Amino acid sequence: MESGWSWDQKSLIGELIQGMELTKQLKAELSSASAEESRGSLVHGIISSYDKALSILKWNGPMSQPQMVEAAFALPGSPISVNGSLSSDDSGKGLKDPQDPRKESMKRKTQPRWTEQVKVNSETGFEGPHEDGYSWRKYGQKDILGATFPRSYYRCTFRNTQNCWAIKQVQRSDEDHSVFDITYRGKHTCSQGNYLAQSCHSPKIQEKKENDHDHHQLQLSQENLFSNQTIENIEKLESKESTFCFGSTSAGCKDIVNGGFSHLAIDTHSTLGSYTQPFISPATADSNYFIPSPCHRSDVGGAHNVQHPEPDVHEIFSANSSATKSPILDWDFPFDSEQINSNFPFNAPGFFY
DNA sequence: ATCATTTGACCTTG
DNA sequence: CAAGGTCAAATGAT
Repeated sequence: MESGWSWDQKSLIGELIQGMELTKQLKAELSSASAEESRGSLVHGIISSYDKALSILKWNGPMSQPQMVEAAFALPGSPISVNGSLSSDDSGKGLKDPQDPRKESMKRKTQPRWTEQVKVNSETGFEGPHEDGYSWRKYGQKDILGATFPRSYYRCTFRNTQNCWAIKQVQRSDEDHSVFDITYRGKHTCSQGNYLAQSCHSPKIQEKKENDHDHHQLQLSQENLFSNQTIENIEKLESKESTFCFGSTSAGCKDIVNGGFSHLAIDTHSTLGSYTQPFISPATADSNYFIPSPCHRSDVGGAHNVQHPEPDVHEIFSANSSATKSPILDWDFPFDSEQINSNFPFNAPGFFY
């Protein structure tokens, strides 16, 4: 952690800086009887920033401070309910293709892996996890010994076109059917990942993106998605309990996919109100289920933020979002060096090990 | 026609 | 050898 910071280190710094900035704002807000909403927004932003920071640390666990991170995640009362464990034993197996696949297999084995627990409130619709912002394609489902529900396997839609090897596994919990264990493996190297990373981390960047035709289109379609598709999918979900998917490009969510992305880049401002989690596809109950997209958190940094419908959900969100994003994205450092220098003394000796 | 999901077969790992 | 993971043909949706 000294020389040549990696993207995650930068992201970490960014998150911490953001947290500090938000805290400052909150401080100002508190001293000036401002709207409660504003405060809540700031608080959420702060929490999200720290969540992300922790996620980053967690993700780098083996390389940096595993114990420390582990402990942090284990703190009782911590909003982070992520199942910090790097999944026990699903080692990177499989992959048999004789030639190229071999390489791929190798890649996968060395790719980072992390697990998250996402909770969905099937009664009210979607609370908890929704899209993680990426497009996934289901490539398999398997009954797991001892598990009531089958495990679904997803890979990035852009695997072939952009050589993105991110994959995820979704397993519905036996104990709590509303909980899904999602194991991610590999970082997104596709453009989608880059896009999400940027839009989510920097409000400025996001604004910029909105001027960009392609991205703008995506955002619009995604917003629609949240309000419409969700409902449709939910109905299906209820009628077919054993199978439903989240976020991914599953059949039920296909529309989105065609746009190139599944969701995300949401301008929380206008969307939040009716913003519920989109996901659930008619297909498999345990499948795609995603976490709050990187965008949610990204908004955190901005003035407006995501408002979680219920405290309960909030916790889950925090956990998911944090864990989800960091690992997956190749975040570009969202802050201007100026900004950083002027506001945060991370250069100070001791800030980083 | 194109693309995503389903599902049985096959491969890898322990 | 069993279980988990992936492939790929069949099928479905748009």
